[in-house]
Amino acid sequence: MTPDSPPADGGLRDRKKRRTRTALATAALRLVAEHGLDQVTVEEISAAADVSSRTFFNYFPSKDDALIGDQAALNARFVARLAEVPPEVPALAAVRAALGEVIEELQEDRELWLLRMDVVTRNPVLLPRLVSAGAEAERALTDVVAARVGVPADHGFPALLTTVTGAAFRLAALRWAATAGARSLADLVDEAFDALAAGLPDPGPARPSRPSRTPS
Amino acid sequence: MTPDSPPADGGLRDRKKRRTRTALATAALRLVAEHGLDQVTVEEISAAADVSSRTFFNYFPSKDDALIGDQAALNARFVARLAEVPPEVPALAAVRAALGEVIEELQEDRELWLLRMDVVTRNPVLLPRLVSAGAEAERALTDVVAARVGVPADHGFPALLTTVTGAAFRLAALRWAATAGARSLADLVDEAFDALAAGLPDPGPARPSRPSRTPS
DNA sequence: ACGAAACTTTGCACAGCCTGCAAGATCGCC
DNA sequence: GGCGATCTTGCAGGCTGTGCAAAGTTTCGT
Repeated sequence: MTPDSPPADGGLRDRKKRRTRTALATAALRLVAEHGLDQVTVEEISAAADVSSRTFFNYFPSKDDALIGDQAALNARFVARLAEVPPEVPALAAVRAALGEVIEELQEDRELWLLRMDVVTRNPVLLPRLVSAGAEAERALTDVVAARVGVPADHGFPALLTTVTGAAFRLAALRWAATAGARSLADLVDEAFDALAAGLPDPGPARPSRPSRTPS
Repeated sequence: MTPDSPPADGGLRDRKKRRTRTALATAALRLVAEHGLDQVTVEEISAAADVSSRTFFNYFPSKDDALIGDQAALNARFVARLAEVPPEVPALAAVRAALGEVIEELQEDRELWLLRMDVVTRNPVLLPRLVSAGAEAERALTDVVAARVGVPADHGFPALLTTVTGAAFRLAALRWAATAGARSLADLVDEAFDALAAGLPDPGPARPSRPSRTPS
């Protein structure tokens, strides 16, 4: 009678796996946030999640990977969104649009990501692993961009666009965490992309649109 | 007391140290280029340089550091050059100008750097360690830029400029090595910075300034 | 419900990276 | 030659990460 339970998603086994995975990830973030990356061992993280340290490495290939989250999946979804943007939109604007949906995903786990970015800020070794975590993801991205603007794959533009926008987005995310989310991530990303689209001109000390309050 | 320098340069001891250092670095590059990063141990590198593996770690804090060269020193010289550029030059152009002198330094060890970039390309784990190797150097750079354009240190522009130009330069260096130096590094850097200054517009299949040979 | 099959967890052994410490070798200088 | 500073080396040890096989758990067919 019992509705033949679909094993793929609702299965007990998968729920357990997901629970341990998040338990390990959150324990890692919490401990590293408190004590620093070098002061936390895999054994301590595993103990906090009630599994053996060997099991830790069944879930994450390295200590770092437990901290940064699944950048590859995020990147894959980003590529998919990018492919959906109408092809007549210029590449830079298309990337910004596709990022908009990634930003929404981050907002859904706001606290987690703020903590994560805080950990990364205080342990800069992790910084390079954010956005474009691997050469593979990076190349998939450049391929999509190359196809979009219609240039050969060995042209410099696609690679330049992806690496530069990746850097800009990562920086925006760090600034977002630095202010504990006071300014919205979307705002900070917009600001960075506006500067990029404008050719990175010097910002005047006095802003034209709104005068600063610097005395005389 | 003797304020006159310890024989910093001509002494036998310093010559020996320099020789060991370059022996370790070149042995590391040669071995890793041939067998791959994971297939080469510190012990093998040390043996190739005729020192103990313990001595290796007296020269380099990690295996990676023997491969990437002294990015910190390079970065420091870059900051110095940047400070010498007249302050009325816009920041992006100033960075490009200062990079010109860095490029000349790389040209002086052309073969070494080509090999190094080749190794980095084939072992992408090393990629993040090029340019802006540390948070410290990065911050020194942003401080100089902030002072140059006259904005507070927490403004987003200086950090954005340094991280973006760093990414662009790194990419240019990789492309340089990918073609074994067929196109000059200066050319590739110019191309990237032109695109940045123009706001990263889509490169049309037909170029406006110089008509391409595409028919019709 | 029972048991086989598939999967997960765990312990163990082991290679490799990296660090602190102390002894010994080498170099600079008088 | 001899003293002090510096460099090299071996040793012990902790941590990361991997392969393997035993033990435990879930799934599925009958």
